[in-house]
This record gives sequence, C-alpha cells and structure tokens, in this order.
Amino acid sequence: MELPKEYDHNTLEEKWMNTWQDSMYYFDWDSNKPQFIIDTPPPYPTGNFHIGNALNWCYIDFVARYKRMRGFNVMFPEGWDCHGLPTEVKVEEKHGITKSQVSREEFRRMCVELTETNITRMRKSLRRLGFSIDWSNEYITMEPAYFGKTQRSFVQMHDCGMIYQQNHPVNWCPRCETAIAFAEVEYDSRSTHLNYLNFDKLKIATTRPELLAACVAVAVNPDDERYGDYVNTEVKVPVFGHNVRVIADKNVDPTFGTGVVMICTFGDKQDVRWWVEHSLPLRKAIDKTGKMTELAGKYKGMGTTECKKAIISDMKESGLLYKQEDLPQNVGLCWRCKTAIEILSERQWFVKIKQEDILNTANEVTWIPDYMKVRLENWTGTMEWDWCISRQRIFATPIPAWYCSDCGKTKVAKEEWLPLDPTQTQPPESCECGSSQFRGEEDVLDTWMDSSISALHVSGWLSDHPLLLPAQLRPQGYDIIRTWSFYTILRSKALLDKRPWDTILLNGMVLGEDGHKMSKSRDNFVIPEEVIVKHGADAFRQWAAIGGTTGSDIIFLWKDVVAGSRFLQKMWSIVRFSLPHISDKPASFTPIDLWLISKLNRLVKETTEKMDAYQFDETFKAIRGFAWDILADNYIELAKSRLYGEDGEGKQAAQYTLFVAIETISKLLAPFLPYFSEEIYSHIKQESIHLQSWPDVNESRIDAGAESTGEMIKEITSAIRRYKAEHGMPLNASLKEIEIYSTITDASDIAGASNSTIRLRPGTPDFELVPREIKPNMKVLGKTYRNKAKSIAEALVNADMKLSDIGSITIQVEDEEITLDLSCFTIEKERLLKGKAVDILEAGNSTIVIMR
RNA sequence: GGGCUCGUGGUCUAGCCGGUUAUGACACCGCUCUCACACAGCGGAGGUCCGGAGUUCGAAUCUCCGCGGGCCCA
Repeated sequence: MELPKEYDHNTLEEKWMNTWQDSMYYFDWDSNKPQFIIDTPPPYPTGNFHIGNALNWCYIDFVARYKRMRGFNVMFPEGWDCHGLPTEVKVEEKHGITKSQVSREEFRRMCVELTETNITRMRKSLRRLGFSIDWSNEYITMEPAYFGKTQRSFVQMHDCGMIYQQNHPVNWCPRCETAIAFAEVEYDSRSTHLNYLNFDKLKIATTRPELLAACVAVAVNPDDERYGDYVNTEVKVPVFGHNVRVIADKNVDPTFGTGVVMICTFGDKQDVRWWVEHSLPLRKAIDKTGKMTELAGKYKGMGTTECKKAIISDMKESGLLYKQEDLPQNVGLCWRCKTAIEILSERQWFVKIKQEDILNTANEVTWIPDYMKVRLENWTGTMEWDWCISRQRIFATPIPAWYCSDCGKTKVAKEEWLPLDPTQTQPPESCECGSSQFRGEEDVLDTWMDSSISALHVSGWLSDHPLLLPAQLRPQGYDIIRTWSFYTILRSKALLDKRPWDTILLNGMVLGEDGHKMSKSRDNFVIPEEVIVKHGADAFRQWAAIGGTTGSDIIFLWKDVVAGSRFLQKMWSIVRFSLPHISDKPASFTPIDLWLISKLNRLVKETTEKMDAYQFDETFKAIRGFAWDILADNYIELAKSRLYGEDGEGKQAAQYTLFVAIETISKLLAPFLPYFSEEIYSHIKQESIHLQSWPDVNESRIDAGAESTGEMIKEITSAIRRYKAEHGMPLNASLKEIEIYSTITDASDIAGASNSTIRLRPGTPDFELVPREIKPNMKVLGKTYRNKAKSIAEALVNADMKLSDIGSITIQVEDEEITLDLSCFTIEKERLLKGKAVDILEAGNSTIVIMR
C-alpha cells in the first residue's frame, strides 16, 4: 500500500487519539518494574489549558514516554487544583450575585459545577496534545476523596504541634476580606507623599498619616545626637491625643525624613518587627474591610484613602502638616485583585516553618537546572513569620475545627471523622467543659494546603496501596518554587519525615513572539488549540522540545512550529520512499550500510544519555539531524542504485539497513511525536509503538573504521554532486569516466549515486604531490611547549615544507633547535596533474579524477 | 535595593568543566522540476560570540568591572 504524498496531521492525529486505550498508560501498583512516579502539577481549572502549561506537560510527556520505553513503571497522574478565589469571582459574575447573597452550601455547589465544566474542557485539550496521562490516577482537590486527605494532613500536623492558632499580624486583602500568605503578596512601585508633621516636641515624616490613630511609639536612631534627650520620654500624638514613648532603635535611618519615625500597628512589615522587639501595645485603626475603626474618632468608617485625604487636609489647615515631598514607594498588593494589602492582627491558623528542615530536604533533591535551588534557599532565608494557612473564603477545604459555644475552646476534628465541613456538621463528642454546643470554623484553608500534598497523594499516602514516596520527579515552572516546591518539601518532611521527590525539573516561562510574557493585553497571546488546528499536536510538541534549553525561558515562534511540520513532511517522504524497499531479513552489509548502522547506534547512545539528562532540545535535534542529513540526504541517495537494482545480497543489505533505520528512528521519535511515530510504526508492525522498548545500543556496531570509510564515500559522492552542480549539469547526468584514488574497496554505491562509471585505483595517482600549507596543531603544541607554543607555531608555518618528507620538521626557535613530529602539525597537500584533460577533486582523503 | 539568569550572523538558537573551519532553524542570494520529498535538493553570502580589563601559550567558554534584557523577591 502506498502512502499518500502528504502527511495529513489532522486526520491521523484524530484517528490515533480515538484508537488508543487509556489502559496503555496505567500505573501498575503491583509491578516488579522500577517505579517512576511523576508528581505532576495540578492546573487550576480555568477552562483553558495555557501554553505555559502545555510546555510543562510536553516535558512531562517526553519523560513519561521515554521512561516507559526504558522499562519503568511510570505514573503520569493528572490533578486539578480547584479551590480558590478566581472561581469564586467567576461564579459571582456568571450568576450575577455576591457570595453573601446565597448560602455557603449553595455558593460552593455553584463553584463545583463551574469547575466540573472547566475540567471537562481541559481534559479534551490534554488528550488532543497526545499526553500519555494515567487517567486511573486522576485527582480533584475539591472532591472528598482528596480534601479528606488535606484535612487529615491538617489534623496530623496540628496534633504534633506543627499547626497552631494565634493572634498575629497577617497580610490582609481588604477587598477579598481574607488573610493571605507572603507568597501571595505582589509588589508594585507607586508614588506617594512623604508628610512632615509637627509631632508634639518633635517633627516626624510619614507616608501614612491616616495611621496616626494606630501610632504606638516614636523611634529614633540611638546614635542620632539631635534626639538623644527625647529617648524614653513621652510625646503626645497629634489629633488623637494619646501619649506614646520615644524609643531608640538602630534600624531607624537618620537621613530619612526628619530622622524620627512613628510606629503604627501596622503600617508595614518593619512596624511588625519593632512591635515584637519592643513589646509595644496594639492599636487597631483599620478593620477587616479596610475601614477606619472607632479609634479613628471622627474618621471612623472612612476607607484608608478617604481618611488619608481628610486627615491631611485637616492637618494642613491646623498647621500640623508643614511640608510634603514626592516619594517613590513599593506597595504590597494582593496577587489576585491587585488591591493594596494591609497588615492586620487577627486570630489565624499557622504552620510552623522549620527552615533547617526545608534546606536539608532541598539538598536531598536533585535540582535541574541546579542553580534553581538557590531561589528556594534565598526564599527560605527571608521568611519572617510562619505560614498563615487560614483564609476567609468559601470555596476551599474547610478547616475541620469548632469553637465551644460555652467555654470558647477550639476543638479540632479527629482523623476518623473526616472529611467534613464544620459549618454543616457538629462534632460527635462534647467539649471538655461538657457542652455540646459548637460553632463551626468558617475559615478555610489556603489552596497550597491542598496542592502541597500532591506528591504524597500520588505516592499512595492514606490509601490501600503501599506508600511509594519519594516520587521520582517533580516537573514545574520556576515561578512557583517559593510556593509549590517550598510547601511540598515542608509538608512531606513534616508529615512523613521524607523528601517528596528524587529530582525536581524546572521549566522556563513561555514568552510571546515579541519576547515578553504572554498576555491578552499585549496581543502576543497564543493558545495551544490554535496551533494544533494549523499544524497538529506533533508540530507543537516539536516546538516545545527544540524551542530552548530545558529550564530557560522559551519564546513561542510560529516559524518553529512550521519547521516542525516540515520535518514531519520530510520524515513522511522518507518513510513513503522506504516502505516498498524495506525488509527485516538481515544480509551482509556493504561499507555504506556499516557506516549508517554505526552512526545509528551512536545516535541511540547519544539520545539515551541526553534523555537521561532531560536535554530534550539536544535529543530531538540529534534525531532530526540524523534523519534528514545522514539518512535522507546521504544514505538513501547512495543506496538507491542497490534498492532499485537487481535482487541480490547488496539489495537485501540495503533493504535491511533501511528497515533498521526507520524502525529505530520511529522509536526514538515516539516520546516526542506520539501520533506521527505511531502512524509510521503501524506500517511496519501490528503493535503500538508506545508499548515498545527504547532501542538498545549495539556497541559492537559503533565502529570508527566503518564510519571513516563511509565518510569517505559520502564525501566523494557529494564532491561529484557539487562538481555537477558547478558545471550546470543535472545531478543525474552521467559522466564519461571517473577515477578514484582511495583506500576504499567498493565504489558501487558511488557509481550508482553519481550515475557514472567508476574506476578505483590504489595508492597515489600519477600526479605530483605538492605540499601547500603547514597547519600547526595547537592542542599538542600548547600542552607541550606552553609559552613557546606561539613562536613555534609561527616558525612552523614558515618552515620549508620539503623538510616534512621524513615525517618530522626541525625548526629554530629562539636559538633552540626543536624537532616536531607529525602529531604537532598537518600538511595540506595539493595534487597537480600532469597535462591530462581531466578535472581533479579532492574529497575524503581521496583524489577524484573526472575525465572530460 | 537584593538574588538568580541571559546578552552568539537579519531573527531565534546550540556550544559555555578553555584548543571545533562557532551548531541548527527561519529569512536572504544563485542553480536544479533528479524516478520519496519544490513544505525539496545543491551551492553561496552573512558573526569584533554586548563593552572593557584580567588569568592563560590559547577565552564565546574562567575571573572582575560596566552596559542592557528577563524572572523571582525586598
């Protein structure tokens, strides 16, 4: 059966997608094979699979398919990280409500419904991209099966003292009305005013006069001579009239403003540090919604911006404010809604961070690229307080705890009660005080509490299966090192005292064609589906493989995808030509066959090493280079005359060589091009290529001798081809006669490829050998002669070339006589003809004489 | 402000534990419709490897300084 001329990616990819069975990729919990569990990132179910996710998944799939072919028991699970604000916002939009208008249950139900729709859509994208996902290991964090584990992890960590409740300053988003973790704070530079105030006896400068009501102290630098007398005295806060102490602290910058700062609870993180250090009282001037409290007197009920405006105008009027300056400022924002955060002291749940544990565990993991580990280390070193895990939201894992209505004591659930929602269920036992009236905790868990046990979940934690932690691989983007990597390491260590994975593989970000991060506003946004429709999943996957080195940012370029589809077409043509000519019956190889087989084994060796090192770009480029250059442009051209010729040993050898090459290449391509490789393999064998083994290297077939002989034949042939091109002849033109002076013993393929009669001649032709140039070998000279190497090289170039006949050259350098043997230089020779009507070509250590 | 990272022909990119004619793709210019492929083949032009200093016999590759991008953060 002849293949169609063009490779039709649309039809064939759809065909294979619908043919493949999910069970091909199931992880076998009872297998004897070595395990390879991949702790894949659970995407947020927005409904659209982003191109950055797609890159990440391509890397994962390359690894998963490769490892499977290498005999590993691979788990490529698919998780969905459902909880969080974006879905809550979408649901409010979709139903035209705010979450307070419906019951918690009803709101949660709406969120679940939207998430399910989105997951269904995204599953389709995943399938279409050809990912070998193990759907028997899918997990959905909003389902009881998963969030029950999240709750159990909470209870376990609470019971061993890793989770506690405390009044503590937290980053607070007044718009979302929730606490957020440091990892959720984003920074942006804005400009503000520095206001100079008459502050009792002192003058202070502040950017936040609206926090005057929350002022609990005034600080100066202990070495600042201007203010030494004031330290430990009291001053009266203007407008509000309460007295505060003047304290000395070396962290006050005497050159900033007036050198006097007011400490408020809380204006920024520095205030928190001072507050703790000097045991200052707490004055809450801002409430959870970002409004001023009664402490603010007449400003009560105003928003912070409004209050700031009002208080400034009042103080200007009364002369308290005497100067204003512009000041650039970095403001902390809520990463979801970009509202400026406040620091409020609230009762929250925290997870203890043990920096040592995290750093030690991070050291047990192999980081690829290794320098990415530094990011985790730096982040760990800058943590100022524990991880705040409570959120004031609805669509999230409920915190399994209650408060006794009588004594107020907190009751945390027992593991066997879980999963549950404390706002819907009462605890099955009464409080220590005897009361059985409880109020369920309404706070919910940070979504990172869900996803940071993904490694544990997929490895069989709290299941009927054996625990297989650590997983082998964690693939993820470097942008979430400080969150997902950090929290996973923390939790794995805390819950099981183990590292979560052996290796973490970081991928870069996908940039748009203009080199900037993709965003809808920049109009450089591309979605994977768009690429698939135009060029197919395999072409897209090629872009992922060769667009850049693993770990670096990668620009999405359409031309890379186009180049990918061209390679598919080229490879298709190769297979289309080969199919009628292949045979799996071995025969005795000719020199050019041996050359190809040697190169092929070298390719297998190289690609195996590179895949083991996760160097997808290099692997794929090596395969493509082999197929295009070595196989198509050279081997096939050279073997054609045998393939088209009469039956016999030579023909059979070419048929077999071609078979081996096609079969091997299709297997090497399988991890990258699942559809294409399956299609071509289906024309050779009846089984799926994705159930085959990765090719073995046959070391005995890697033969430098065979390669150099083949290289000579190749060089000679292309020299003849070039000769024809330069003389304006068609490449299939027949030349009168060609004489080749060479060490090769078989010129039949050359004859075939050049369509001419070839006469092989031994030894040196009847020409004069004239040395033309001496080329010094700096590698040898440098090592041997060090600082003299330069002058020796100069002398060599100018030496009398006839001297080299005896195999060495003696030269004078700086009054010293040095004899250099053949390892130190090479002689370029020119062959001159003795008056014959011929053209001479030099190629592959041979002389080609073409009769005119 | 700090950390990490990158800066290679027109564009993108490999090489970067020192010694290669500096890799490949796209674009460009010739020639060829050759029996798998014109989404091709063959040939060609095009690079002070960001700038400067240093280490070295020798640096795209190592060190330092500077300039310029990117990312993460304060």
